[in-house]
Amino acid sequence: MTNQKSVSFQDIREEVIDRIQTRIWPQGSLLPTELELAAEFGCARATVNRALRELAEQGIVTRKRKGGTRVVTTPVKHAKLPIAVVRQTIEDMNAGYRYALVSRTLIDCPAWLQAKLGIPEGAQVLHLQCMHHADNRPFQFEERWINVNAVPHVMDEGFLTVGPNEWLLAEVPFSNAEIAFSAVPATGHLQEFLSVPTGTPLFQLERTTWFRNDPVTFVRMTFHQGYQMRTTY
Amino acid sequence: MTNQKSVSFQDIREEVIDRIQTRIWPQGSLLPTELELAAEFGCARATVNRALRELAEQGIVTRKRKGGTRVVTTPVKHAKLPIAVVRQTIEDMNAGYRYALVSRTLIDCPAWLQAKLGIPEGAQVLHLQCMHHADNRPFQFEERWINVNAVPHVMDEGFLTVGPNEWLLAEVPFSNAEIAFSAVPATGHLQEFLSVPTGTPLFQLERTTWFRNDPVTFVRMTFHQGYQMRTTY
DNA sequence: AATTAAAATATGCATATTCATATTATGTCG
DNA sequence: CGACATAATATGAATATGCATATTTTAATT
Repeated sequence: MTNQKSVSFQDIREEVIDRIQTRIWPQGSLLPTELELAAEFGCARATVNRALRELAEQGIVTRKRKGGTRVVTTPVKHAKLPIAVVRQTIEDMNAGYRYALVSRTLIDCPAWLQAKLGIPEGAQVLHLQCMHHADNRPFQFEERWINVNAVPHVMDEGFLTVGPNEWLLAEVPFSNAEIAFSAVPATGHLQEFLSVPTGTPLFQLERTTWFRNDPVTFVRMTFHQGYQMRTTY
Repeated sequence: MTNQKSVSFQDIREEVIDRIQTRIWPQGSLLPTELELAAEFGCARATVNRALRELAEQGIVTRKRKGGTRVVTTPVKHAKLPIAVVRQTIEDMNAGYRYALVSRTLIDCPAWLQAKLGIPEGAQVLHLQCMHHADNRPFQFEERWINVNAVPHVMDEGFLTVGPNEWLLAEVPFSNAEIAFSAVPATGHLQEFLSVPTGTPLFQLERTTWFRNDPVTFVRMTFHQGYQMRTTY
């Protein structure tokens, strides 16, 4: 009795990558059809389909109905950046997390933010400034504006013990967002709270968040000197 | 004759997201089983499976055999950053691309790089410095070290007209890499080639690349002042 | 030769079925 | 009551099959 082990979609995925890397299927070339590959590997077409579909999602091949599957010529790889709550980022480093509220003010929405969020004139936003510490050393300065019309109970929350990031995550689950990374000089509050000299280059993440097409919040997170955001791909 | 349209996995995915957002299934709660959902939506279990699997890949739910599917409490969303070749990034902005080689030297691998790449002592690396311009304005300064043992024909290439990034992409298809983003001050070559004052904060991307477990190259790409890397998620 | 219509085809997706596997729940025995 | 073996079960995955859909290829027509 031979213990015939079936071919998994992972096997096929690996084999396809291997054939691309070893130039059996050079860049720009057309792969065999799903049916041909299924016959070769001795599996169902659906199994080949899943393997190729995942490779297409990774941007390694492109697929077109009737056109077939092709190795892409100029790959655009997608780096997957896991964006967690600051608390978790810090705890994952085995460091102690500490949160502190700096300021909390209800203001008329400034023009630049009004344009960015696309909210009506005269709207009010809750402006927050907070600090996140790792082992009592400054880790991230957070400046945030929340559209009070989009988040009903936000004015009931003092944000004294829980950060707005975590609070919003629980209140507004699975929103969608737009992110921008950049390098900025330390000025004003930043240099104070992150305790660095004026002009020190700092890594900054800006994010605009929507919930069901309603703009919810804009946040500017500035990290301590020397912070690196890392990932593999 | 009623044209009975079948339920797609996208429909189910959307519906599940909706039920999470509307708190029908609050964070941390257990979803019905695939079988129950299939019965409710009037589709096959495989269709529900695909919908839930994709949501799990997005980090919206967690799944465990026998344990069932659960809405995650502290979502870690993954921002997908498309990392293309500089030329393409610039051309996508409808700007004119220009490449210039600054230096090209074969050197003994410095100790820090040896450690980073994990290559044997006394190995030689090709050190390259290049500039990428958009509409004749400095866009990116690229400093790169290539493991000559891992890339056979690299010494035959002068890199006078084609950048090392594009050359390597064609030569070493679909490698895997490790990326780090950070903010650095403009010093030395950087301030000269990007024409900014000393200490100007600059956005930097460092990447180490392997091909089939062999270290191939380490690159440090520093962008012009004010550059932002953007994405949605 | 150019245009248009029809046939062929590769991928995309849904279904029904089966087996595998991890984990939980249950029950037995000391 | 607790430890351990056993059964139950939800997801994971592969197969065979059928239909849908976007394109390309081919044929027909002007």
